[in-house]
Amino acid sequence: MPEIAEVETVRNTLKKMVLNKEIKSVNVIYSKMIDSNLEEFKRILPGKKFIDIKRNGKWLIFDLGDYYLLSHLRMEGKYFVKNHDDEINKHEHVIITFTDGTDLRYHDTRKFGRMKLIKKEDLDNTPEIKKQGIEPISNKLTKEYLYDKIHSKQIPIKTILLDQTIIAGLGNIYADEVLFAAKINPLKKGTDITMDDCENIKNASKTIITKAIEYGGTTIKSYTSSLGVTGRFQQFLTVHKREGEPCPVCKTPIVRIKVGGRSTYYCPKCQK
DNA sequence: AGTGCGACCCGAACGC
DNA sequence: TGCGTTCGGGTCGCAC
Repeated sequence: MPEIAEVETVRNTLKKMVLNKEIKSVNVIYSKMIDSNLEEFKRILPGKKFIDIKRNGKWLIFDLGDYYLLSHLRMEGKYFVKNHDDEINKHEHVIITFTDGTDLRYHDTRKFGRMKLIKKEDLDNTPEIKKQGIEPISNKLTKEYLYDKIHSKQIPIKTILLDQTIIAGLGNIYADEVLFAAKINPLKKGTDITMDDCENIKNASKTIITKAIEYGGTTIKSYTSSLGVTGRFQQFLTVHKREGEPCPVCKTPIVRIKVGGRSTYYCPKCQK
């Protein structure tokens, strides 16, 4: 599942492959993927170019000059660059064809991803973007900000870390990793979180996400057939998907529980 | 408002 | 060539 580090890797890779190529046509095979007006989507894109690709939380933001194309990969969304003549895979749902004969193809086995075309001036008023919280790598992420957002909530800290309106970009993998590094039990209620906890969450988020971005993320395997980007952060995961394995600090077996319906991995000794 | 939960999807894992 | 059922996971929308 692409989280902030994975989306950043996709952004950097796509910038090398599709920037400033003129769009010739658009083929929307699965129309529910488009959250804005479909006819406008198909009409506006041809003739334009992606002049930049930005990111906000887990949202990719393709800059078309006077419009933005927003793209959320959700669980399994991927982009491929292929030749227009290549056979269309059954999981390719949106195909953007360039005048040079190549395609940018959106591939999503679960069909959970979404795209949305908006006018540039509407970005800050677009709900999906407007409600994004502060990113882990931002200097605006302080322990005071976190304490203010967290301390009155009755729900588990793990669930709070997945709330994109507080910290933007953390997903299930990095939330587990942040809580292990911060030595906080995932079930600890927001109301019991201290200012010291917030300092530890802030520091762990910055350290882990910075390193995950440096290593290209965790879950990305081969994201274009021609480029083969591989996320190399999985070697640094301490608890996530490691049920039964020894804690890297104290050797206690890692436990898997459900928190807010999500698989959650932690060390019962280090994270009291 | 805050919180909980089903729905959206379908490949993989599981049970028999 | 086994087949039917369950699970998972980011986000939204609805219920309370």
